[in-house]
Amino acid sequence: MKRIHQTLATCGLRPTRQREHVYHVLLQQRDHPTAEEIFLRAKSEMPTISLATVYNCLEALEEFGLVKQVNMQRAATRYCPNMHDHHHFHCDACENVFDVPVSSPTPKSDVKLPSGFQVSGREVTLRGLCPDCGNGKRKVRRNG
Amino acid sequence: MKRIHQTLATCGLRPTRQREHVYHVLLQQRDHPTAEEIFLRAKSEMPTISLATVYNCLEALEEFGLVKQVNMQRAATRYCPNMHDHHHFHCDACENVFDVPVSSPTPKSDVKLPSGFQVSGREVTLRGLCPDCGNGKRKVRRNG
DNA sequence: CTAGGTGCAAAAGGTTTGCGGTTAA
DNA sequence: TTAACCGCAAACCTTTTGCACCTAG
Repeated sequence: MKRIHQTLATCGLRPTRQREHVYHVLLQQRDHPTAEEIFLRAKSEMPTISLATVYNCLEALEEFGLVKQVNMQRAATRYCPNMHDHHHFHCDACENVFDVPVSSPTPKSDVKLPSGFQVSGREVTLRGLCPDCGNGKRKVRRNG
Repeated sequence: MKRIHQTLATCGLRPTRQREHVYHVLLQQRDHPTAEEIFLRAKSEMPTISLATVYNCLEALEEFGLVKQVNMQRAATRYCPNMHDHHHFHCDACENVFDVPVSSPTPKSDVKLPSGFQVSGREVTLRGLCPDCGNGKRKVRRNG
């Protein structure tokens, strides 16, 4: 928790209790919770925190490069504190989101961008069934 | 337009005037309009069509594999009638979305998926500046 | 001390839904 | 003929905003 405080300060982000707590909640579980889910988890240990504050904190954390947004089809934005180069896998059944490591560090070679485009970011999302849902087990709802 | 009728029928999708028109509107311009934009364009030639119907039509077209959704960060879903394997480029300035051809047909080789995952789809989105916005020209708002 | 953050409640999009009337096969 | 679709309006969900109070530096 002291580390989190340090991390925020180092980024130039004013380390408030709420921001530290929201970031802490994100680091605690390796899933990709929605703002609402983050709010509920944060609230359990900090009852006075509001949803709007969670959104504010997430926006600040994103701006300072500590979390990334993950957007799925027609679903609420999810947040990911893993800033290493990786892809995402979205299970169509349980809607959990998993990190997928990449072997080579961003092989941009497979795209033919017409000249003039300046690329600053790249996002890869895979869809399908995760091991639990593919094995015929019942659909597991995210979070808990 | 007769072709569109045929296409819908061939897919097993009941070809109604509204669906044909929505699909027609999507094919007419090579951009990636939002539902609202599609609604406005459709309305100009079919004044009685409603936004809900546009959503219904888009949902049906998507279900039958004629269009794909393209989701950007915190923005309205956009729709793309190009069903060939391709990526998307999202301009951070003007927010236009461009299709990006891929050289090799889906090189899945660069991801290390843990066993048990069944992949059914893959979506790649690049972000940055398009030629117009990168060249210092003023930001061009999408559509018109 | 003060710029910026927080909590609250209300509003603003974007999308979905319920229902009576309509239409394509 | 009839199951599916359409138009309308209202609901719904996620996210943003305005404002008074508070807090970290």
